[in-house]
Amino acid sequence: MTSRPQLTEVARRAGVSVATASRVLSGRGPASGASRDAVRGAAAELGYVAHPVARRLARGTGTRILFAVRDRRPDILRDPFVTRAATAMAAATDADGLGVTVRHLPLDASAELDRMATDRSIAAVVLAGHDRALLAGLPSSLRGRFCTIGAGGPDVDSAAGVSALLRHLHVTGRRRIALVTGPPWLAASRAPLEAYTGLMSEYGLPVRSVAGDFTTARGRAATRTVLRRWPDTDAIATVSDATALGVLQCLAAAGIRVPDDIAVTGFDDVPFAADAHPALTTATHPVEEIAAAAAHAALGKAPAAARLFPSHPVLRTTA
Amino acid sequence: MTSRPQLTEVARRAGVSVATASRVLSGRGPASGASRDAVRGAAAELGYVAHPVARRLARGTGTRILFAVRDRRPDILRDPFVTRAATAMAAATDADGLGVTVRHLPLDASAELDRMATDRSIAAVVLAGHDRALLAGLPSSLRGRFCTIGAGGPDVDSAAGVSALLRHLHVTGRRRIALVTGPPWLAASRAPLEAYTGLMSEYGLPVRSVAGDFTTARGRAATRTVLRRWPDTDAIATVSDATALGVLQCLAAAGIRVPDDIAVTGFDDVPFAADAHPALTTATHPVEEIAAAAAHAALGKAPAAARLFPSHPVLRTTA
DNA sequence: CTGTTAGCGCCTTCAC
DNA sequence: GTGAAGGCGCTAACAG
Repeated sequence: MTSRPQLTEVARRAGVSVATASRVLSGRGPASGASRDAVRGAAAELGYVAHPVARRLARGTGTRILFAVRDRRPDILRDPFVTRAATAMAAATDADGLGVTVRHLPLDASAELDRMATDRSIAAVVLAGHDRALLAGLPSSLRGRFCTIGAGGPDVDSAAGVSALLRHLHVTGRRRIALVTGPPWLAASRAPLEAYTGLMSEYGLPVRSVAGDFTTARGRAATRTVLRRWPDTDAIATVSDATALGVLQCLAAAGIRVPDDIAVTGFDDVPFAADAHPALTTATHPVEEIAAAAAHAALGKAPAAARLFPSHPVLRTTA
Repeated sequence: MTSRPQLTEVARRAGVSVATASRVLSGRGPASGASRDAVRGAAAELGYVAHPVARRLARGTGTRILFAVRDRRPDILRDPFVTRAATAMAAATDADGLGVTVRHLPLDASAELDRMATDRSIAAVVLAGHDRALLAGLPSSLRGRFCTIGAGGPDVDSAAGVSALLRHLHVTGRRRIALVTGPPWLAASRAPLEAYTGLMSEYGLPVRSVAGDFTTARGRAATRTVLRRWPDTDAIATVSDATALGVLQCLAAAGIRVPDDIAVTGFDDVPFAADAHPALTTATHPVEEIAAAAAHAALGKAPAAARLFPSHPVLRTTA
């Protein structure tokens, strides 16, 4: 094959102008059925594929989607959830000729936000770890090419997921259930907590919640707190597998049997939750689908509905 | 602020032509010290930032780097190592205005290879899971914008890493050490195996190797094989943490104590290796650095030397 | 060393 | 519905 065919050749072959060919191939603007067929046919025969970079320059859109993750620590970019979501977005936008880039945002990220608003290489932004203040200060130029995970964007139905695990604990006889929550500064931490308090009150059970932060270390510390304040606790639910592993470690060190004495549940079903010992009961989430949905919504290819994706309990050994 | 300044304005302000301004700002082509200063000054005052997309279109280079991972299974794109490397590449090439995309390659990937060679949106390719046949059939147009992980590109010094762990096992009194290897179809599986056999022969110890494939399930199966064929084994080394977790599971199920009866070592130090119970002794690797090095080499920003990055033993509980 | 002049490949007003 | 022409913003030959 010679060098790649260009739009000019497709147009010539189809017997129309480049303008018409462009309209047909890009699907924007009017075109008669006849010329549409002619152009499509010519493009197919020639194996024409539009040059993604030229197209994006002309259109003024960027070439990459930015996955911005707001967190206290920069090493959030090594977090399994983040890397998995970033990779999924890359796979989901591959066909559009787009790439993905990732960036850590500090809790106060106003400066970074409008730096990204003026970066012409950025087609769209997906933001995780948002809060209200940050969304309020959103540069207007990001309007229409922006999507959050949660807070109006696609997300895990964490309330339903946590509820399902709590119900399982209740059904299996647990009556003094503690919860290690997510970090208080994270808006997404609220839903699971509310689900928990609501369900406990419905069951007539005591509320025993301790603040966590998604880390294993905090899981250990939180467990010590739980055991000290409420020694008769018979189940510890968490909202992250890392936390749950910390809980397991602390319980093991204290000689407490799992699940006999205390049941434990995680959240997210990270790659090694199944391989932990004992195997972690948790909830699994379609991270790839959520990431893809967020990317598509940010690109305006899909309605940015606040769709909640199901969280499925995975019952293994710990509960 | 008005709309973004363009090269024309910078040139006018500096009192030179756009060509000169372009040369200075892009660092390609000659320029006198005087005009260099003038252009730089003008650019700084105006807050000029070149449009990445326009630049890449004019230059004919793409806008994204492709991370292609060759493996039997498509879900290799969920592998912790892959997602971590992909994310690291994204972070490393962010400043260049590039994005990252990921793609799974089947074992026989010749077709995909030249599909990516003709994709004008791709600036460079980083390939993992290569073998000789595939590299031999490399499209020539990829020359100069291609880098492998291993096989001529940056990689973990897995021979040294495995050796260090084996030496540790030997020093701590283990004398019947088995190895669960990587998948035979993967070129990178050879170095650790050779390090193992070499060291065993040096120590005058028996060679006991079983084929693995980086999965937990295979780790369990391999352990059964080891226990059946060589019941007096006192250490099982692996070349992947997932495999090691499988080994731990099988040993626990068999009532064998770790590390008292059998010591176990992993490889890679995945996020939860430290949180496993018992905590996994393994080797840690600078995945982010390796990924960044590969990306830069593929882009021609760094010499594509076959640099080996150190593998550091992390002694925890299992050995 | 510098300026002029075409591109890079496609999109998109604007008249017809 | 269609075509002509002028961008999108920068780079790279080519003279000078």
